[in-house]
Amino acid sequence: MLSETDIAVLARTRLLGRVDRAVLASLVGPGTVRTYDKGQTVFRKGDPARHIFVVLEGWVKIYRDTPQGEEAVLGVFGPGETFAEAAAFLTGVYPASAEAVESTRLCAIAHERLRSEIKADPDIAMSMLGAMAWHLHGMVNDLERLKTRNAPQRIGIFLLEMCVNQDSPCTVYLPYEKSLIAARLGMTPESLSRSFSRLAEVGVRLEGHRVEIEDRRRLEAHCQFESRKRPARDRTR
Amino acid sequence: MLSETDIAVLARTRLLGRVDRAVLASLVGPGTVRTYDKGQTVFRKGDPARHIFVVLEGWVKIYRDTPQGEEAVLGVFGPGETFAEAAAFLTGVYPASAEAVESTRLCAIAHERLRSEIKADPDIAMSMLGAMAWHLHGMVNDLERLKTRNAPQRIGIFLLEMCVNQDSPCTVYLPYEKSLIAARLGMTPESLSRSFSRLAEVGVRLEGHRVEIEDRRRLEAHCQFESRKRPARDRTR
DNA sequence: CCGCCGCCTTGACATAAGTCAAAACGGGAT
DNA sequence: ATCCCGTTTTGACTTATGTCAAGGCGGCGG
Repeated sequence: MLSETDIAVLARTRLLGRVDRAVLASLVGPGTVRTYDKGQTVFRKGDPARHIFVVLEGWVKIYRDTPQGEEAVLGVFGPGETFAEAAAFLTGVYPASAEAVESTRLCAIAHERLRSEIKADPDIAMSMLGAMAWHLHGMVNDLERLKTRNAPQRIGIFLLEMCVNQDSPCTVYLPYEKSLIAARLGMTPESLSRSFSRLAEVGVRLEGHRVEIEDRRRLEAHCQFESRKRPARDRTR
Repeated sequence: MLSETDIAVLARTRLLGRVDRAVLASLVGPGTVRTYDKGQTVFRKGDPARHIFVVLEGWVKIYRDTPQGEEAVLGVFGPGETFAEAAAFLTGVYPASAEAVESTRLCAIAHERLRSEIKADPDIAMSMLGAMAWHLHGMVNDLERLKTRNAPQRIGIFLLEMCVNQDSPCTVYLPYEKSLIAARLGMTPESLSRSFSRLAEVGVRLEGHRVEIEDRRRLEAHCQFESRKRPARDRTR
């Protein structure tokens, strides 16, 4: 089930990038690839947490249902990203739900397998810690933005993060539905829509799912954004 | 410098609770206890990250300065809590600043020491992963609340978390300045103040730093708060 | 005991964002 | 192409929360 390109995706992840092929094969044994249709649930809040997931193709949203029937989107993950790492080290139940937002293929890694691998190989423990630290960092950023940036600025930052190290003018394609982007950024679809039109004033043009950014600098200044570089690989022995 | 009660605090932390005394002593060698006055900086965003901290006494706020000169509070940590774990596994630079909000004593653990300990002992790696998972979980909660709860509800949840497994009516003492609580909860001091008076309607009385909660259930219902120790019952049969 | 200074509260007002409703748009199936 | 349904946009209105400005309260030092 795991194609060559799948392996390549796994090898690009923060979690498994440094694991050598043999160990990787033992972690992601047969029957670990799962496919989901758009809208299908991967797991629900409260389910026993048995797996850690790597997105091979598609997008998955992590969310919580609130008692009023709204839903709070906590993250959206795409190819080469992992999710639900933390659940394996705590209560043993998923603290939020996960749903495929389009046709998606995931690799599910049994966490007891990962745990035993961690005990056997400290480098994997380090990767795991790195992956979790990265997630934590991402949440810190989201939290800060929610607290200190207004809707247009949050959208701008979202766009800028999608086209790091590209020269302006540059073009971005929105990766999933606008209503999901809105939820992801902590606003309503209406607010997203209106904010986009206000971004026209700083050189952002929206046409369907294609966004043109005239001048990155100008947008960065408007959003007070400092780009976050992927840190250099740690080579301590 | 480490008193007996300090050791007891360390032993209660998620990070070091399972580490045995001998190893613990090697981790927290001499000269690792630092004292700070109210308002003193522990580290600044961008400083090289060399230590992980355990709060022995007092309170520390983690924050980021925004370009407008505001400050976004990302967390406030007290006795028995650790912070800056994640920084040790990423860029090597603190991603936010830390400041003592009152007279505080911290234990600073050199992270290379912790890293080598992790490589030597998988149990420590597991504790570390557990501690980071816990933090991640806490951020997820904060993020969700910021997105889906209004100001009075966030305050109510904050209060309820301070008096878990106490019977109502119960009394809570606010642990630090109200303006800091406000920032921590993502609102202004004015908003905190007004929200407190609105909470009177659900049986919350504020007098100085003492808060009386008439009926936990009522407050929980008002905030739509599910306490963590009582997972939702599955009623499907 | 008094006065000062920070912190907190209160008030009046401004505004970003949510809500509800309807119209426009767009992509897939027929 | 045409229809249909789900998504997005637009419009009018409401509301929570932020902002600015005074005033009150309380703890600490003289």
